[in-house]
Amino acid sequence: MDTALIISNISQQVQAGTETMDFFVSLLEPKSIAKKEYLVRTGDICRYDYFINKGCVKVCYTDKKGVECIVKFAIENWWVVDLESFLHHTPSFYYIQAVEDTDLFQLSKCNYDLLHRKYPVFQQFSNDRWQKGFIALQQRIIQNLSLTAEEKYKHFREKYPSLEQRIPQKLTAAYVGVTPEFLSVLRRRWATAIS
Amino acid sequence: MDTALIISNISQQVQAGTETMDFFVSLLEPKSIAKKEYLVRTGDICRYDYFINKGCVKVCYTDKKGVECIVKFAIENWWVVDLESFLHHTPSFYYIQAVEDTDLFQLSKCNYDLLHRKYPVFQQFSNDRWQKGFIALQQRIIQNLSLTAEEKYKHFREKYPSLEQRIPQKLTAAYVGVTPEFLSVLRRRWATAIS
DNA sequence: CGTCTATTTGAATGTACTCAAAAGCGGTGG
DNA sequence: CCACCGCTTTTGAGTACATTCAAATAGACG
Repeated sequence: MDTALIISNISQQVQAGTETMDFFVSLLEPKSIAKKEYLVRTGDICRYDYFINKGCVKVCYTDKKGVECIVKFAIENWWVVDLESFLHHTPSFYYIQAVEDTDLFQLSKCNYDLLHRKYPVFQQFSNDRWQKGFIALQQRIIQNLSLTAEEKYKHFREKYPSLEQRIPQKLTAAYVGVTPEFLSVLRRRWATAIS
Repeated sequence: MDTALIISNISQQVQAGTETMDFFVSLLEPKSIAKKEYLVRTGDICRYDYFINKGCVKVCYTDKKGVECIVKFAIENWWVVDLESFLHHTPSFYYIQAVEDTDLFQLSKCNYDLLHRKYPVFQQFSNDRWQKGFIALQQRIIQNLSLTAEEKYKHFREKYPSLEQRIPQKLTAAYVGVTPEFLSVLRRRWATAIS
């Protein structure tokens, strides 16, 4: 599998020498999964950190009423992991499932730790990553606190440009936090408002 | 001001020698602010990382309708900062204001960077901190996506035990994301349900 | 083509909000 | 010490936004 994307992903964040990058790449395991296959199931321990090279996965949980809620999508050039499970070896609250046929690289916890010990530059990379993730999540909280469903829907389209075309509406609804029926109504309103 | 609490806070996360800790402590600036005073105003650049030794501050923003929304409270033994503003020197979206008379330590961005460069153990400390923060925020998102106002209110009481006694109900409502009127109704229902 | 799932539509319902008014409570000054 | 003022909390009526449930329609895939 082509490592160009993941190398560019790292290089955009930190300065790492060829040797360091070669070592990093040697730790990666390429993997391909079909649509609807799972990377992690609820209750599993999340043993890998994943980088999506092509395709799309969703991070979800099932709420008390049995409804699927989507915490995030990961598409090309995104990293995804259940952090809590990965760090502490605890059963995952989430499941991670492919929305499309997906090519990815996985990095085991063991290699992840090795990498961080051996090359402090990856400490820094991860630090940046969690900081950015933290900022992004904070923004999502704000949206949930003070926006209407329609506004949240618009934000979704800005955050994941063109993803809407790739996935069923049902999944958009599960991410935005509304019922599929109501999302349908919103879209109708939006359409008639334009014309 | 007593440094016992902040030293124990660091020590619980990482192993740091006496010398390291002494250096750390030497970078801290104690500060006391009265109730209603600001640490950061919207549009300011957040130039310090704050550790609350005593008292309580709130991190807020004003939404489009002019309503105050509370992103988090920081009480004794909590760190608080507007991460995005602090890291990138950008105007803060939030304001941070004292809810009670508050004693704190502040660490400037400059000293923060110095500390991280000089002692990698603080790299690790911060890494842990953002990872934990990330996990906590993810849980809050879940709550907003799939819980009713009543359930969110219960979560607030679990997350900040006894804080409810210290602050006006109005602030609880602003954190939970409901109107003060509706929180009042919830409390009435809760009370009558018990008896 | 037939089956299964996704989407649309509409009616009835529920949850939380808005607005307005009254009651409670705390601090301040006379 | 009490009276008053301002702010918080309570209460209720009317409303808006989003859900539930049910049924019809459209699309996808074998």
